Amino acid sequence: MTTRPARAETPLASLATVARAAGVSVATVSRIVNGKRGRASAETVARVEQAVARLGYRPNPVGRALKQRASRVVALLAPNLDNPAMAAIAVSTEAALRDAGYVTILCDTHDRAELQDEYLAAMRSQFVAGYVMVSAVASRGLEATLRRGDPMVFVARRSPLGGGAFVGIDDRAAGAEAADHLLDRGVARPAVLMAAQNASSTGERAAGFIARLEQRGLAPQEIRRASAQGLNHIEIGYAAARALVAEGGWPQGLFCVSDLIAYGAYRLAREAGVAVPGDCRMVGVDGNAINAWLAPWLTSIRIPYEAFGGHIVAQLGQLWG
Amino acid sequence: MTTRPARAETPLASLATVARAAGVSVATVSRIVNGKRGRASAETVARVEQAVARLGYRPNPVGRALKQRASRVVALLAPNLDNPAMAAIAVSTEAALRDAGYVTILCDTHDRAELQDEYLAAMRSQFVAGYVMVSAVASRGLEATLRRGDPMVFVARRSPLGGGAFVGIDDRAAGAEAADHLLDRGVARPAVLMAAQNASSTGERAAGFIARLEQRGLAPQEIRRASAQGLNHIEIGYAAARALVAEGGWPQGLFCVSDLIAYGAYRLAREAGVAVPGDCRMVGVDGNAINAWLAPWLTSIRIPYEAFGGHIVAQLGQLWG
DNA sequence: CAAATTAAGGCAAACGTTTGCCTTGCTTGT
DNA sequence: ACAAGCAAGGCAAACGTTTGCCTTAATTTG
Repeated sequence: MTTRPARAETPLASLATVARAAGVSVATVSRIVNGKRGRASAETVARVEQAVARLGYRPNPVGRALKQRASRVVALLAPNLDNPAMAAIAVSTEAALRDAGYVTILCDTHDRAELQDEYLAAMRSQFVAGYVMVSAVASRGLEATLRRGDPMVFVARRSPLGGGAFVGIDDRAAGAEAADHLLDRGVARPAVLMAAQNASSTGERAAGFIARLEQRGLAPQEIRRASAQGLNHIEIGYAAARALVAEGGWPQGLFCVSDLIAYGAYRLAREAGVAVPGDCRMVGVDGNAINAWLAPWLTSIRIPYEAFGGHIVAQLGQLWG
Repeated sequence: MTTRPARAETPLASLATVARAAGVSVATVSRIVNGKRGRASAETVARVEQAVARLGYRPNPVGRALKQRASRVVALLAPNLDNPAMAAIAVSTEAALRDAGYVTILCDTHDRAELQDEYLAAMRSQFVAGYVMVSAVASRGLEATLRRGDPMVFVARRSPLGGGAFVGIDDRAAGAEAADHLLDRGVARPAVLMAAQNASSTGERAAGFIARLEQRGLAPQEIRRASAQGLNHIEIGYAAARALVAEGGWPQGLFCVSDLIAYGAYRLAREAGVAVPGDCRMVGVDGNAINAWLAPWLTSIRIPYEAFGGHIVAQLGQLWG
C-alpha cells in the first residue's frame, strides 16, 4: 500500500471531487457510497472506493439534510443540566445515540416554556431526526410538534399533553418503596418533602408514598408533608425541611422525592444537630453516583439512568421504523 | 400503545413561499430578511415582513449553512460530562452561546483521542462555526483543525499542541493558594493527591502547590505525594489516599487537585475514622456548588465556571471578528 | 435634451446531495 | 433478424439560501 496520508490542508472532498478523481458522474458516486447495489460494475465500485479513501471523502450531512429534509441529528431538550440526574441522562443518551450513528444537539430549557418552544422551532428547521424531551413542560410548540407526529420521546416525566413514547420508572412504585422502607424500619409517621409546583414525576412519587402509607394504616391527616418553590431542588429541600420542622419538629423518617431535595434537607439537619440517619432516616430517589462518596447517610431509590439512553434510542427506532 | 397522529399539517415556510405570498422574488425576500438596506422600497419591505410574520417564516439554517459553508452551530467537546465541573462548564457555555445566537452540539469524548477525532471530523462537515475543547487531548484531528486555523477555544486545559485561545484559571496560582491555606493553618507537612497521567491543568496545580511549599521552606523530600490512575477522579482520590496513608499515615493537611479527588479521599477518611477537617484538613479545587450542601468539611478553591461561557464566546468572537 | 447616475428588484448560479428518468450498449428469446 | 430485456451509468431537477450581475425606470447632472 502506497497511499499517502491525507494532507491536512485538504479542503473537504465532495461528491464532485470524488467523481472527477474516479472519472465517473456524481450520481454514480452517490449510489456507490450509499450502497445502492447493482447499479455499477465491480470495477467502477473499486475505483470509486479507492478515490473515496484517498480523498478522505465523507458524505456531507448538510447537503444530505437539505435534500432529504432529514438529518442524523437528534435534539436533547432538558432543564438545568447541573442536576446530576439530568447530567446522567444526557451522558447516557448521547452515548447511545452516538452508537446508533446520531449526533446530539443539547438544549438547556431552564424549565421555561418559551425557551423550549424556541428550541423546538430551531431544531425543526435543522431537520432533526427526533426529539428527546427530558422533563418537558407544556407549551404551544410542544403541542404543534406532537400534532405533527415528529418522533419524540419523553424522559423521566410523561408528556404533559398526553401521548408520546416514554422512558422512565414507575414513580408511584418508587414512592411506595420508600414508604415501605421507612415503615419497615420502625418509623411510625414518616414525612414527605416535595416541590411546590409538581412536576408529574416527583408528584407521582409523593402520591405513591402517601398511598402506601394510607394502605398500611396511617390516616391521611397523620401524614406530614411540606413543599417549597424555587428553581433548584436543593434549595427546595432546605426550605421545605425548614417548613416541615417549624410545624411539627423533626420526623423520625423523611422521604425526599429527589436526592437533591434530600441534600437540602440534610443541610438543615446538620445545622440543627440532628443525626442522619440516627435521629432521622432519609430516603431519596435517583441513586446519584456521588451518594456513595458524599452522602452515605442517604438511602436512595436508584433510577438506572445509565440505561435510559438505550431505551431512548430503542423508542426512537420504533418511531422511525 | 402509541397512536401516531396525522403528519405534516404545517409545512415549513421557505423563501419561495414568502416570495410568492408577497409577490416578489426570492432574492428580494432574502435581502430583506437579512437586513440588506437600500435594496427595496419601504412598501415592499412592509409587504414582505407581513408575509414573513403571517407564514411564520424562519430562515432555514441548513440551506444557509450549505450556501455559506458556515453555520450558527458550535461544537462543544468534553470528556465525561458526569463530572460536575464539566457539567457546569457545559451549562454556562450553552447559555452564553445561546445568547449569542448559536446552538451547541454536545460531544462526549470520554477522553479518547479517536473519539475526539471522529467528532472533529463530523463537526467540520457540519460547517460548525467553532470548537470549544474542554480538556482536549492531543490527536491528529486536533492538529489538523488547528493548522487549518478553525476557530477553537481551549477550556480548563491548554492546547496540548500549543497555540489556541484559552479560558481557564491560573492553575499554578491555585496550587500555591492551597499551599498557603494549609501552611497558614499550622499544617507542617501537607500532602498532595493527584492523578497518575497528568492532565496539564491538574498537573500545574500540583506543581504550583509543591513550588510554594518549597518556597516556604519545605525540602522536596519532605513533601508527601501520591497518585493513582483510573477513569474517574473520585476513584483516583480514594486509591491515591490509600497509597499515601499506607506509606506514612494520615497527614494533617491534604491538597487534592480536584474536588472529586477530595471526595474520594474523604471516603477513606470516613472509613478510617479520621475526622475532616479535625484530624486532617482537606483542600480541593473546583468549588462545586454541591460542596456547601454535602461537603462542608471541604475547603475548595473556587473556579468560576459559571463565568466561563461568557469568556468563551468572547474569545470565539475575537476569532470570528 | 442627452448622458449619467441611482433605486428597485429580478435572474441564475452556486453549495452537496439524492433520485427519477434517460441513453447506450450488450445479451437474450423466438 | 428483431424486439425485448438488462446492466451500467449519465442528466438534471430538486432541497433553501445567498449574491454577483443584469434590467428597467426614474431621477439627477451637465
